[in-house]
Amino acid sequence: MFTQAEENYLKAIYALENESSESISTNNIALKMETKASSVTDMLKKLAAKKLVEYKPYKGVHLTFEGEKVALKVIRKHRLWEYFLVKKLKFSWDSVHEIAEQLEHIQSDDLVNSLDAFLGFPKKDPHGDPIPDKDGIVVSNTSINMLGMKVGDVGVLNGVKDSTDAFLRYLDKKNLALGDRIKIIDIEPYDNSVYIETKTHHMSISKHVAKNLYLKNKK
Amino acid sequence: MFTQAEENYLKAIYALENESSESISTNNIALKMETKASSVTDMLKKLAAKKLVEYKPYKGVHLTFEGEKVALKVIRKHRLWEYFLVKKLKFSWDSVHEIAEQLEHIQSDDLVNSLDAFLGFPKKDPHGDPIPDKDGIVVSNTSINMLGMKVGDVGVLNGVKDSTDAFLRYLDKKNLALGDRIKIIDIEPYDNSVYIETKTHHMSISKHVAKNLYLKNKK
DNA sequence: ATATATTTTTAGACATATCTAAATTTAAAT
DNA sequence: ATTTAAATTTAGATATGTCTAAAAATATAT
Ligand SMILES: [Mn+2]
Ligand SMILES: [Mn+2]
Ligand SMILES: [Mn+2]
Ligand SMILES: [Mn+2]
Repeated sequence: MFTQAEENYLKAIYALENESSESISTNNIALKMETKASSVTDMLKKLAAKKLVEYKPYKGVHLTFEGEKVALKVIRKHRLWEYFLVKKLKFSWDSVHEIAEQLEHIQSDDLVNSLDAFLGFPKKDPHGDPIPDKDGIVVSNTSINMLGMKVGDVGVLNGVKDSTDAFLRYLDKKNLALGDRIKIIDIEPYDNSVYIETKTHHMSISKHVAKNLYLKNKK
Repeated sequence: MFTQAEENYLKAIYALENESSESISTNNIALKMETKASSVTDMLKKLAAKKLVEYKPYKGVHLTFEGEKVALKVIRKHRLWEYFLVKKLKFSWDSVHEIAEQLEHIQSDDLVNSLDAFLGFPKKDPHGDPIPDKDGIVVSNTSINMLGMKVGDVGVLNGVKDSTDAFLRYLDKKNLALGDRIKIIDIEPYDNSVYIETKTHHMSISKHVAKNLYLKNKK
């Protein structure tokens, strides 16, 4: 249906639209995709011709309903495969992204839906990101950022903003995993670092790290 | 490492080398790949430059050791994914080939080997074809063709020569499946059709169909 | 042995996707 | 309001993979 390149652009534009509500610029996309602005322009024209994006030269771009549908399908596949790799093939959560980048382009509705059923219709991928369902419906994340929490608050770690291998391995090293119950013991005003308590230990979390952690409030 | 196109050519050449011991011609490949001879020539030059095939213009081509290694890796992936689709995702054996054609190009040794372990190191794919192991070692098929059997012989159906959807669906319709014990009751001299007995019924098999069935001799 | 047919290769074109460098448009600064 | 800077687009090139049509090589027939 669509080429891998087209799918990757749609996915990137979708991500950009969801992380900032401003109009998406050629440079935004080039940066995210590690490519050149001129390449982006070429592709935007192609996607616009296929009615997947609305594109006004010099004025930025946004997904059409159709484009968003395609992006969500790719994201669904990406996250289902990541779940498969971690839960069935015992991959670590920091090693699945690259492989899912390939698997997300396999074209077969039957395959995706059978895989979904085989996995038991999971709601979230190994990084806490929601998995769009068959119809492209994705639950909006109600989690809150650790930076927004107050001393005494309790939550369950259920998502990460940064999904790079480096950050995920840092969490592994610190023995922090999705599902962990975390209590905010203290917030250091000097550097905004957060001192937390888990079931097994205490630790200090830098502001930079706290910014990349999402928790579900426990009351 | 290699492009999908390169891998598909190597796989096709491997298959041709195994179904006839003659030198593989440009036209042979074009026919098998449903492409044009000129396209094949272009690709053969590319593969020869990469030392994956030995190619003498006008004189045909054959795989180098390196080229065979790549082909076997692709075939290993193809058959493991087919096994996965049938055994885990409950696909029918006539519907997996097309999807496996895509999945066989996913690049990750970790993935293939983990999948292999997850599946319990299967020896044969859903069509009875042997699955090359981690090191590219593939057991040669000791099965015999139904056409070579005599009246009174007994065997277990364990492979098909023709793996097209049409043939596989024909076998389903006739209630013939891999693993079935089959006894040769009679061979009709007029049209070489074979009258067989299975655990549950009797039936007549045309010469054309018999040619596409492999059995493991039971004594 | 020469003519004819078949196979294979080459030449040139096209589609996709990417890049560099130059031109253009828009935004920011003086 | 010009000038300068930044962002974006265009022009032209390259790489991959495919095709059609023409040329060249090989095989077959008379
Ligand atoms: Mn990912
Ligand atoms: Mn993920
Ligand atoms: Mn197959
Ligand atoms: Mn098969």
